[in-house]
Amino acid sequence: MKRNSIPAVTAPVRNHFPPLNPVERETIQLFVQLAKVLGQRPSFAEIYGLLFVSPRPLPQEDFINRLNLSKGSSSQGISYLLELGAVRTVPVDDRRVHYEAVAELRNLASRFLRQQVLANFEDSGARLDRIAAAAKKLSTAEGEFALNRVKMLKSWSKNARRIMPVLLVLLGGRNGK
Amino acid sequence: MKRNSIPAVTAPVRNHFPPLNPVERETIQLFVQLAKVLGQRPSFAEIYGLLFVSPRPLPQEDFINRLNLSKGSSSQGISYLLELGAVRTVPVDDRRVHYEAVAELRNLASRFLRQQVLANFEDSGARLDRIAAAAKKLSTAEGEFALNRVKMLKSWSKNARRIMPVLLVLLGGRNGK
DNA sequence: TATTTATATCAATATAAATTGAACTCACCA
DNA sequence: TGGTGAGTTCAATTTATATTGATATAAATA
Repeated sequence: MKRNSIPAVTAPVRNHFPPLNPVERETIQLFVQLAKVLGQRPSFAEIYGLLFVSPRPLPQEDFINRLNLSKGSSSQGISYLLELGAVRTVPVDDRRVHYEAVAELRNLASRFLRQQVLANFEDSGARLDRIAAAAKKLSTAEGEFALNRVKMLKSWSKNARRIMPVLLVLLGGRNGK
Repeated sequence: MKRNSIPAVTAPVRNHFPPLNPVERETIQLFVQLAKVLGQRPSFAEIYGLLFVSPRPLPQEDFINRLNLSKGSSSQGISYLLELGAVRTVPVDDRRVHYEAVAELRNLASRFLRQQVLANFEDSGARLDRIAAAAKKLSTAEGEFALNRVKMLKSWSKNARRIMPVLLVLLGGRNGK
């Protein structure tokens, strides 16, 4: 799609990177806002947002130019999103890798819960055992109270674990897409 | 409760503030870690953690001395936790206000969800409408895709709202304490 | 009423987190 | 086989967030 007769005054540009239109801007903002609640980086949310509104897969070049990100941020962001399963690669006849958003809520939520939330509960279990052990060495009154608290925390954690699968069903069951 | 015969060599100290014992230290750390996931400030989590393990209500002086917090942090922390409903005041025969942790998971979770999470969903509804309006102005192909995405986001948001009450029941129902 | 004590506020500062960009690797192909 | 473009890595920098502490206020005591 090259222009053939007009002399190239400016440097030859392979692609054109128009500024974000209102739909893109607002959608990206939506994800940035959500990311804040979930403790995710804004730049990563921007990348996901752009892919989410884009009707076709995009290479990193687009993140860099249209979102004004550095190469570094773009690369880190994409590798994080791939790892999380929020983004996938799409085969394209191009040297560059193209990406698209994984937009199934159930997938996103389950991976997020597993990787970001559940991982945290794992090692809190070990800590709870340590606390219980230490509590047994305290004076009876103080130790008893502490043991009670540990019991309470364990029940919280059990609750949280019990809820996960229910959550996923609620998110996924035929309305998830 | 003043000493009457022993000359005060050091400045008169009303209370004694021992360093945190292992149970206290670990419990506080547990809450600090959880706070990180939920996007809450470490110093506030420390205050909550100390109150959570403490068998009796504490005044701010204890946060300041035992947690090495500044007066400012202590004051901000307590007012935040009160506002959130994670802490309550307890009437004590003392000039200072004493606090205790609200330790019912159901209360904590519901207030947190309402104040921190749901509040965010509110204005995302308005944003979605703006996006839909802007999408209608785009070229048919692009706009159609965008409208589709908006529909998807709306269904996500509906799902999230639907899930809240279920979550609370699961957290609260007789195992919540 | 003056003084001491508890608590609140908020600009200044310290700390932590996100982002950048220079230096690298790797694959392709002229 | 050396030049080019795509992508990665990570120390340095920027930006954002949390914490402090000086100053203000208000309530309790003397």
